[in-house]
Amino acid sequence: MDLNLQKYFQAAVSVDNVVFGFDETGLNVLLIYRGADPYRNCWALPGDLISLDTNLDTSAVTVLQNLTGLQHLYMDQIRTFGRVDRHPYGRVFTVAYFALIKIEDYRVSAQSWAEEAAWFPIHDVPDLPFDHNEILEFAKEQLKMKIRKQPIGFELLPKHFTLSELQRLYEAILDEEFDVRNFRKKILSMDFIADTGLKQNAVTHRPAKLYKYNARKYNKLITSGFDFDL
Amino acid sequence: MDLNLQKYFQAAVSVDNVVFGFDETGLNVLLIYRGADPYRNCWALPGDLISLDTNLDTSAVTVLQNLTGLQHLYMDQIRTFGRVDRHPYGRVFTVAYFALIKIEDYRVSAQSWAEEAAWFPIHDVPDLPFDHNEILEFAKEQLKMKIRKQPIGFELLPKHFTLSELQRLYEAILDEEFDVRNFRKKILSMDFIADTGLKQNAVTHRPAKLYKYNARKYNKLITSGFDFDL
DNA sequence: CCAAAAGTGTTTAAATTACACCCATGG
DNA sequence: CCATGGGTGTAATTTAAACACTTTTGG
Repeated sequence: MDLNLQKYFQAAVSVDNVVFGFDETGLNVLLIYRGADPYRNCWALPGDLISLDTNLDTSAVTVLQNLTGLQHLYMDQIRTFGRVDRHPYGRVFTVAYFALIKIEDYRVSAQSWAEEAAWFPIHDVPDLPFDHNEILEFAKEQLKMKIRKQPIGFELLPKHFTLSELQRLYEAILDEEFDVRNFRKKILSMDFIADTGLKQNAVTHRPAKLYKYNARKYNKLITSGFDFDL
Repeated sequence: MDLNLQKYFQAAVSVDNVVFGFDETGLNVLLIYRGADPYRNCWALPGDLISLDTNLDTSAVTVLQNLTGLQHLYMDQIRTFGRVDRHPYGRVFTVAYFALIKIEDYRVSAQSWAEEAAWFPIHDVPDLPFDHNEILEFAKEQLKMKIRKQPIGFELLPKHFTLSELQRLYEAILDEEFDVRNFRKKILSMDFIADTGLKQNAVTHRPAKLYKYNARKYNKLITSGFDFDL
């Protein structure tokens, strides 16, 4: 490598973010409606080419904020996709990231060339441009793996939540059902959530206890890892 | 994005391969001695800038073969590293891959601008250029995670192996010790290895039975996953 | 008093752990 | 016959799985 280095320095790199959110309806993913070429006028993952003077991880955050207004969230790199023909404008490698947010805590607003930004139920996502469907599938697998290893469920739930909500979250992500008693036993024994002493109100049935997560235990488990098997 | 697209298409992408091999001495990693700038004359992971007309996964294979002569091995993408200043020649994103090989089955030979290629014990790796030490650490973590989830141990052992060899491999990778009886019980119960009927010979102690792996079960477990917890 | 979801224990089976001695070979 | 690593079983504990009824609230 010497003067013909030039030929290597002709690639672009983009970031594509898979942002998961959870609400009564289940697990959702955030998409934007593209107001720019290529693939103008279709729904896609919020992603963009990245500026070459910025660290990769920082770019992921910047791109997401620029398109959807979301900020202050934790993003995790999941994989790079690099098929030659994945982008019509040239050789573009894309690095996929994922993030989990409490829908209620954030206000999503389309910005820059994103004309809209909206949540789509995870089982009702349209055909996406580029290799975004492939990226989304990969992200879903990662999420499944991750929730079995780390207590990340809280990042998707409001500050105070019921055990039923937590169970519905696990069921939505893992796409399987759990026995109520065994689920509660397991979660409580892991000891990373604590009773707040509060209860639901204005519900038409027995009000559920509200729990919060225990940051101390949470951080310990994040590093030491655990196994959620039910 | 429009005519100023040009500014995005000035990045280069490289691949860095972390190839693990196992022998009597333990777990090793393959390094090359760089005969090209930058960082000429030092040991580094076998990696290179990639040609922009080739798919990413294919490039990983090509780069490794080009530098070390290794081919026909299975490579897994692990992560992309993209700090702005990680490469002195410009903005270079590097995609790290890892591979596992049976040292005895392959002949490593330095090629192209690699002046040497050699195995280094995993606990005795020199300071490496770029962010290669960071990449290697990350790869070691991945390997630990992976060996707990998939029966990949065989990719590092000769066709026929003893249970003690397998145990030493697990111990080397996971960096912990296991009870002989429990290890054997666990491994045999998983049913992905089979007795060959053969025994070691020319050893100065009771010869050990030789086992081979069971491809049927292996493939089933690769997809369904399992848990190695001891 | 009805509907709707919350909450709660026990029994059984399976998996994991801890632990110590005899075996087969070569020198 | 000695040194070296190979090979084996059981009991105790822990963890997972299956399973059904009572409680509390609002309407």
